[in-house]
Amino acid sequence: MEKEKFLEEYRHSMSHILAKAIIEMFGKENVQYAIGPQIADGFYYDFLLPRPLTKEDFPVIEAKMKEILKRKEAWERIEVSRDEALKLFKDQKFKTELINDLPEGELITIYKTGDDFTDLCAGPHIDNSQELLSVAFQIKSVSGSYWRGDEKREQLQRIYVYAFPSAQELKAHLQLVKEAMERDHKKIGPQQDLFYFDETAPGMPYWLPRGWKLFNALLGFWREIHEIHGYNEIAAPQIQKKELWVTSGHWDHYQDGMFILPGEEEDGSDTYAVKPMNCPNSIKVYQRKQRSYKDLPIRISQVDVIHRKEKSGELNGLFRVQMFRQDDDHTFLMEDQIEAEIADIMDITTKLYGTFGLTYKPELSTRPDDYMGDIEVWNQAEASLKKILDKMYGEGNYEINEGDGAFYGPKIDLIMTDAIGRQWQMGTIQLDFQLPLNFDLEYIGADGAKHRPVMLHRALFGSMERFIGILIENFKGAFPFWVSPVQVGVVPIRVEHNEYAKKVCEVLRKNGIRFEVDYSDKNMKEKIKVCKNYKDPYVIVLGDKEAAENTVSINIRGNKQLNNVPLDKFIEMCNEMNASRTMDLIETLD
RNA sequence: GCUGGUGUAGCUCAGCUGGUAGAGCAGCUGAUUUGUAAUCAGCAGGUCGGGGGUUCGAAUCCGUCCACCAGCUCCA
Repeated sequence: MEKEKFLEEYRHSMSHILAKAIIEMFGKENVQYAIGPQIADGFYYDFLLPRPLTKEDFPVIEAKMKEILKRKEAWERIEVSRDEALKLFKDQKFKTELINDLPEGELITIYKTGDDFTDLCAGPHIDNSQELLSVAFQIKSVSGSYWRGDEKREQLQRIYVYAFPSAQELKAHLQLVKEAMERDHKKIGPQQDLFYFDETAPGMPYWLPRGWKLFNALLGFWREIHEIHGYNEIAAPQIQKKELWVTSGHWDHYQDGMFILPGEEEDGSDTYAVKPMNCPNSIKVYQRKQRSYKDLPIRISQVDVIHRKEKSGELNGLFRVQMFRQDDDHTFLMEDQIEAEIADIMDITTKLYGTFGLTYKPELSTRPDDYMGDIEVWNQAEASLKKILDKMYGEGNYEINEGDGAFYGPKIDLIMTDAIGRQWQMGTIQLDFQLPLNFDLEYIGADGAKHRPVMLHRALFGSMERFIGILIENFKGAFPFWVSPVQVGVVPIRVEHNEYAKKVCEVLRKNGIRFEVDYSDKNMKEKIKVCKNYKDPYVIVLGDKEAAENTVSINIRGNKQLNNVPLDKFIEMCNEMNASRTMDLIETLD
């Protein structure tokens, strides 16, 4: 805890040093400085500068910062009145705005570093720059950012800096960053022939044969669990008439996110839109029959392709695409069933993520500005979600993102932490009282009267695409056996061993084990190399000895070897891993 | 959409201040028949992201569009 506090304090203090350096470089009259908080691996500071910074500026800025630190200037904390503060920062428009926004009566503090630099800041800070002399720092990057995160306001230059207590820790972090880059699914995916993007379809992945095998293995697992939990999967139309989207509210609240197919009619009655969400399909299926309270909850799931139009700079490999498949479901239920249903969903989630050794935490997102429906209904929905989270995780043990909900209801987002500690927003569970109203949904209650069901939208992987992107990075392309695109690479040593190889492949096929075999007359080393580059879990080598004894020699990912394993035994190993969906690759017999 | 950057063969990259493109790997062909991650030789492969402009001449300079990358904003 002590160390954490120190980390925050010196990173934050370093951001003031950066601001001072920039001002000395460009001249005070040419710099508008905004804010400079500490972040997970260092700090940043936002500036309005006369010219864009480039990489060539980095060493110059770093040198300037070091020079300033060596002056060993004292830091002074001063309490000032609002008027004094406004006078001090009269030439700094961002600071002036911040001061004016401070609530009446709030204590205003400034920090002086040396004689010439003053920053508005609540602190706390160090007492003298010399305390920062041992800090290891390095400029990470510079990029655009909006003042106060508002895209309608000035765009500033944000300088990101890595900062750690020691050179070793900085080095270790840079290593971690490098490793993260090596794990980049945008590189590994095309390398391993899993997927690729073509310029003619931005943000719309082509799933290649290997990637599609992985995709289907993952989906098979998902279907198996959901079948057990009483889900019913459907498939539905890709495009539907505008009329449907008007009813659902997407036309008013989500039009910018939809690919629209205009028709001939002036009134738009034959305008279609490609679906960005599955909910209206599930609703149509629900409405097809009269429903009784005895039928609820009714869980209608779908993994149909959906399309969402994104602004151009927002695409990012599989993490952010324009065409994807959610592991989606819409559950129709009564209000008193919500809590049990969400508990069941959390149970499924734990199983899904746990299989990959991933952990998650929930976050609650509440009513956005652009909300649909009655505020009372919203309050009620938010209250029930809070109640559930309080019960499951304890009050205050989860984050609340005010205003981040969907336009039709509040939601619980599932934030997942991967193998190297990065966090991703994956699944989402959304409570919805609006669509049942818009579509006039009903069920017959025990009293024989009509009642309105509640709707629950949920996707646990979030999207198959994003989740697979995470898996690629998490496992660095070396997947658990059961989900591997190709589980066994088959290498006959010479063409005369092809006949035995065919026999072995037949057995693999019968057991549903995914394999790839190379019958060509290339030498075995080349054949093995290809499998290794794909990170196939097992490569089996078949020659005279194996054919004679009905065995296989296994080259295991990581290069351990198991020679002359009886074929039956090998099949048993594979079947066992497929059945248990273990993350561990069996590397020894017995 | 915004800021900054990138775009040369399937992949990784050379190509200096303008003089119509080069390597390694992959591919193909042939030889080799090999016991666990690169056998040898030969061949083929590029409207230098697209379409404009400047110039006697553009991969190289200028504007524009497209795609991608790092962020911001937005999001599964």
